[in-house]
Formats: sequence, structure tokens, C-alpha cells
Amino acid sequence: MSNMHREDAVGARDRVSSADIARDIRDAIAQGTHQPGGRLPGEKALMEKYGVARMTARTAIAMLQNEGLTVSEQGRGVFVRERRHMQRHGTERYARSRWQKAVLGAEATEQNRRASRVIRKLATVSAPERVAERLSIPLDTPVWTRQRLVSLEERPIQVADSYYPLDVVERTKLRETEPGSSDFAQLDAIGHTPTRIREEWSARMPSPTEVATLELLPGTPVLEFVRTIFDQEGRPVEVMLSLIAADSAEMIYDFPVPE
Amino acid sequence: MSNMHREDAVGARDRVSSADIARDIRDAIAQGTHQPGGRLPGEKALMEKYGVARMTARTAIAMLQNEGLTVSEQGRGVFVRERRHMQRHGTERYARSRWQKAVLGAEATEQNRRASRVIRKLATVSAPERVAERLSIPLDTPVWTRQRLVSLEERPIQVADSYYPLDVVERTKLRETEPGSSDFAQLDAIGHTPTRIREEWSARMPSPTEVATLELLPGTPVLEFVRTIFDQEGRPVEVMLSLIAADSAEMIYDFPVPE
DNA sequence: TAGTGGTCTAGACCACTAG
DNA sequence: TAGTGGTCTAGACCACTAT
Repeated sequence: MSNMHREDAVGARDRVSSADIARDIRDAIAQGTHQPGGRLPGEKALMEKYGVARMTARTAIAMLQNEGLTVSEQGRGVFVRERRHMQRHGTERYARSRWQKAVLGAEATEQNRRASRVIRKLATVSAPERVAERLSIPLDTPVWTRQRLVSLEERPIQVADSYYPLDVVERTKLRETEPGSSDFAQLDAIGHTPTRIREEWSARMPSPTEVATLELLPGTPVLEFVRTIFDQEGRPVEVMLSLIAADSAEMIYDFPVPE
Repeated sequence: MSNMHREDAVGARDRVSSADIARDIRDAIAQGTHQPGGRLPGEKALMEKYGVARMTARTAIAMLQNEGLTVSEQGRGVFVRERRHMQRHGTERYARSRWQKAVLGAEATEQNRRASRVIRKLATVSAPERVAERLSIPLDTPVWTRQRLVSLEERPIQVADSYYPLDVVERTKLRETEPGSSDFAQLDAIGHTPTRIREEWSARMPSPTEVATLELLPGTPVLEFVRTIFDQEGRPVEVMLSLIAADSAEMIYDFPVPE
């Protein structure tokens, strides 16, 4: 963090480093000098302005990109990253009164945005470890899975893989591509009334595969999200493993102080 | 994603790219070939193995670092990143029965780890926007703030800045450095019984300042956390703005399905 | 002191975008 | 086609770690 004496300083002046350049641009963005979506000085401009080599300018830009502040587009330039619309995940969205519509669809509608989903997989598979643990079944027990990619306004925002014990889905629409109403209503209809929910999640940087699937920009973390639904008897009847682009998600929990 | 024909392929062989090198190492880590904390091939080793220039090897290593998979230590080498202990955040930790101890301290003790906190600021300040909104007061209204840095096992893991309406803290220990018991007990003692809690979460990459404060490794996202405490009359009496290293936090919420 | 990663320079060729 | 960013090479000097 040694502060640089800039070019205007007399004598022993430190050379400008990529970190200095990055700081200048970062500050300018914070000050509002550059608006979201606006163009930033490119590699050439930085080379000239600071008198550095191309790699130095590139390093500065890479720093900002890894912070999620900018995006570089080949052939176009470097831009201030635009904020994405936030998708809110909260306790209220599971309310009984909303079971008729798919949870996400309902939320999107409320926020005046279009949600769509693409089924990636519908099959019977061996329960992966995280699923088996939560469904309280042995590892590799066959389970039904429905895996989908959820998009909002054409942008993929969430991978959601649901797993159900076979006996739960046996005679229901949950095996179909388009169940029509939400998992909640479906489960309720077959005698497994969703009664308690457990949500677990953490954040991390995505793998390149995940970057491709969710079309993530550099510097975007993902939320690893696991939701377990318990029925009226306390039995876990669905585990959903999900991956959510962190730049478009906000989790909100509203609850009374427990005794 | 063009698959490379490796050196052993005949004729027009693609050159090995930094992405290829990164993929090889990533796969090896996933396969368990390299254990957490274990040493990875350094720049020189990669240059020789793949016949590339130093910058190419460095780029490959940088990719892995930005994914949070590796750490480079100057003068030592490149290593597989070790997993940090997880600090769990959930609904139960606010239970009335725990109000005597500080919330975090209690959780740490249960997990057999030492928590410590350093006060960074105790003062009356103008309410920042996010605080004013949640306390339902005009922007820049004076509020009392207590800002602290929480560490677990000597590692900083959370910045927590609490804000209180002035009339709430006027005659209480909340203004002191070491209130002795938790905010919850303090608020309760002065007639503002914590009754409802609202928690809001999102994740993003940290600024360099935040990296320094939380001593974050590259490729570590942060969780931005806002907790609002409401008293028995539904009045917001505390807003806490917090920043948490994502590689050491896991959120768990357990709640009944709302009506 | 040897070996490692951190930073910078200088120049090449490629891929994509826009006029 | 000009201009932009993406990737790679080759070599220099520096900072830190270990021995």
C-alpha cells in the first residue's frame, strides 16, 4: 500500500504500477465519473496515459474485472459493469397462498419480469451424497430427479436439481415436464403437505463449467443452495440442489426470535 | 472449448494454452491427486512440462487462483487451497435462551473455537442510506454506531457495524466497548425486547480494502449481510451491516411454511 | 545463496467488432 | 479495414522464503 509519488513529484518517483492504475479507475467508478454500462479507457489509452507497457495496463483491467467491477468485450472495449436485477429469495415466497403458481414464476411476475425454465434432466438416478444425507436414505438409493435451468429475461440465473424419494413421486405429476403448479401444490395433493423448510447455502467462485452454464461474467460468485422440504410428519420429501448467480440474487429471511 | 490435440498427436497440433494447463491442474485437484495444502507444480515446472513461456504458466495459475482453488506464496510455491472451518449462521442462534452470551461467541464455543472482537469505532454518526431505510428515519439522522471486527482463531472473519437510534441507546451499556452480554439482552433490559429479525444476504467480490481487512485470499467472495432487529412493538431498534468472508461461512435457515 | 513467485517491458499474432 | 481486446513469447529486475 505504499502511496506512489506520481509523475509530478520531484526526483525518485516510483513507477506507476498496475495496482495504481486499477485504483484510479476504481475510484473514478465509485465517484460516479463512469456510469454503469459506460466505456472505460482501454488498454491503449492506459498505456499512453500512464506510460506503461500493454501487459501492465491489462493487469490493471484484469484486477477490476476480478472484482466484478468491469467487463471487457473483445473488439469493443472495457465497460463499467451494469447491475443486474435482483431476484429475491425469501421466506414469504413459500406461503401456502402461492402454491398454485411456481414459486419462481410468481416472484418474477411480481417483479414484472419474465421467468422461463428449461428441463435438463428427468430421470431416476442414484442419490448423490448430499441428497441421501438429507432424505435420510442410504447412498445410491434410486431417487427421481428433475433438473432445470431457470432464466429471467433470457438470462440463465439458476440451476435447480430436485430429488424426490421414488415412493413420493410414483403416482404424481411431479414426474412430468410441466407439472402446471408448484412442487408445493403437487406434494400437498399427494398427501405430503410441505410443512417445514430448511435452506442451507454458501458462496464460492464458480468452475469454468458453471461459468458457461450460467453465462457468468468474470468476478461473479455463485451461491450453492440446498433446500429441503419436510411434510406434515417431518419426513423430508424433496431436496433441491441449486446454483445461483450471486449478482442477481438476494436472500431475505424474516422470522420471529425463537424461544 | 476446442479440445487440444496434445503433443502426441500427429501433424497440426494446437499449441497448449493456459486454459489447458489450468484444466489439467483443476482436474488433478478434483481427482484428489493433490491434497489440500499440498504443493502444486510451480511456474518453472509448468514451463518445462508444457513447453510454454513463463507468462502462460502464470496465467494458468492465476485462473485457478481466481476460482479460489489455489494460493500462491511468494518465495514458497503454489499450493492447493485448504478449506477453512465453517462458521454457521442460522435462525436458532438467536434463541432467547442464549441472550446472555454474545451470539457469535456462543456459536464459536459450541464449535470449540475461540472468537475475539476488536472495536473499530464507537461514535455518533449520520445514518447511511441502508441504515436509514431500515430504521425508518430520514437520511443523515444521527445514530449511534458500534463497529467491530470479529475473529475466529486469530483470523478475521467478519466486519460488523451496528447502528441504533439515539433514544434507544441513550441510557444503556450498548454505548460501552464491552457490553458484557449480547445486544439482545441489552435491548431487552431497556424495554425493547427483540421479537422479530430480518436478515438480508447477497454475495460479491470484495474491494482491495475489504481484502486487506478480512485478510482474504484471492478468489474469495464476501457475503454482505444486513440484520434488522424489531422490538415487541415492531419498531426497528438495531440495524447491523456486516461483511463476512464467504469461505468460512455457511447459512442455515429452518422455518415453517408460512400461511 | 538458490529458488520461488510478483511485476514490468517489448513485440508478435489472433479474434472479434464496428464503420 | 481500423481498432479493440485475447493470447503467447522472451527476457529483465525485484521481493520473499528457505537453507
